[in-house]
Amino acid sequence: MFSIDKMSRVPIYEQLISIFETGIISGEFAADEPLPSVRALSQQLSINPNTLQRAYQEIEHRGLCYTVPGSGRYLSTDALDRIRSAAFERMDDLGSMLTELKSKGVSKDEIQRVIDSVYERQV
Amino acid sequence: MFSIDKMSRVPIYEQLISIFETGIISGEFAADEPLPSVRALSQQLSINPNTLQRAYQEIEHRGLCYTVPGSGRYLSTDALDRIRSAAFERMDDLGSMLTELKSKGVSKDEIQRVIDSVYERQV
Amino acid sequence: MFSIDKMSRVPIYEQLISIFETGIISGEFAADEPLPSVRALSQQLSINPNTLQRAYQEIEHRGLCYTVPGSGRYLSTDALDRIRSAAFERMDDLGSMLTELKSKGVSKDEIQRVIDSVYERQV
Amino acid sequence: MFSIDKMSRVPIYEQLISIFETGIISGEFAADEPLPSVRALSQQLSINPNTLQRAYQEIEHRGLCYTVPGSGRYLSTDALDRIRSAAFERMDDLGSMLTELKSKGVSKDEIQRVIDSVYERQV
DNA sequence: GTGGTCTAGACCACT
DNA sequence: GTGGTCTAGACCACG
Repeated sequence: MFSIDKMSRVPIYEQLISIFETGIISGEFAADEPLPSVRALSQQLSINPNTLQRAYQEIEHRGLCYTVPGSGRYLSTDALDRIRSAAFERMDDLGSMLTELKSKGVSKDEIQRVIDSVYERQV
Repeated sequence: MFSIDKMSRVPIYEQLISIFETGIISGEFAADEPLPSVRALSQQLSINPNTLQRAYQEIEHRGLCYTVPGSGRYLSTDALDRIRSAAFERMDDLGSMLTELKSKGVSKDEIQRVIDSVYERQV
Repeated sequence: MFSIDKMSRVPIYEQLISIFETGIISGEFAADEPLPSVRALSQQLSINPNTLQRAYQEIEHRGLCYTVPGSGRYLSTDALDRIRSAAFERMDDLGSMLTELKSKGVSKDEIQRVIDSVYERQV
Repeated sequence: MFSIDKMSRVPIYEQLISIFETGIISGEFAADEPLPSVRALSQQLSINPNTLQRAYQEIEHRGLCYTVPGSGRYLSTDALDRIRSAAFERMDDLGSMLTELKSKGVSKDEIQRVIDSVYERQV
């Protein structure tokens, strides 16, 4: 589940955030269990603890988890909702990309094909 | 036409590239016509000549223009074609974005609505 | 290994590119090994970091290395292959040069002698 | 005969020099007739007179022609010889290029094929 | 520590 | 006038 691509041009801490979001969506993390500790997980992933620390800070900043001093980090009860509502803010980016593609001559059919393949047969 | 945001996190030279691509698409620049000179435009935009130079280099690298030393930079005759064919390589990015949105609970209908609004009434 | 001629009419950053290509061919740099850092090498060669940066950018553009932000630059695994296939695109230049030499009265034997000396005794 | 490529990255004045050298080799210019005047030829080629002037200066500097004040420029009697002997100085460049191609994995056979095609069937 | 970007200002070659 | 290259030095993001 925790696979990061160090060769990617996407910063590692952002990859970590995505991984956590995906994990939360898939229900991988229980609400009453602490998230992996910085020390343990950074060692497991062979990444710099500071990098993981930064990812956790951002996750916390987004309200997806909270810290109980001396105990650990726990998922917020509304983590899932927050992720979903945050997704809608990215719809603007989608609009921008589509506008750009359209202006460069990409037809609606070609766009549609991509969408259908992602949401394939979602009757 | 030339408005750049120096505070943006997207580099100025990338903004410039986008601006030129847009200008080429809109027919603002004619094929084999000279593009604005580095000195003149950099002064007009209050940016460093080197920054504009870098943007031009990348634009040239993409085959959108060619340089005649001592004379100036000229739009390639096939600039528009190149921009269009390059657009299709971005379809992968669209797929990634859609996959992410889907995993975060965005329904196909909501996606569809955005597409339709961009390509509105494309009968 | 790193000797550049600042007085040469060939730009420093092109000299650097050639040096790296040679180094890659000679196996001086191993795949997925970090290349010298911009700061360190530019200091060692007494050149401006920006100049080396530009050389690295072009090298990266050719797919010979990749960058991990905050970490460093690493040699691509297929760097050698790319250099070799790029060489074949230069065969046209060879043809042009030969055509010019021929038109100026250089005989085939004289050309042949040069080739044989480069590929001496290639039984 | 006089065709220059303004889009080329080869400076126009260098193209002009090559054109004259080719013309001299092919016997296009008679020894007792003046070379085209700067004004006339620059107008015919739609190039800047200064550029042609510079080309003539270089040609003259190479001893291929000489100026008779008030009359015009005339071919040197040994122009052909000078061009041919100058060609041999370019053999070094050929050697460099071959060495580079060899180091990048181009085989002798592939080089040989180019030579044979240029000097085809020169029995 | 690493690379990425930007500015300021200089010098060169070409037209 | 044009573009091409280089230096010096600054600030930022990432690990």
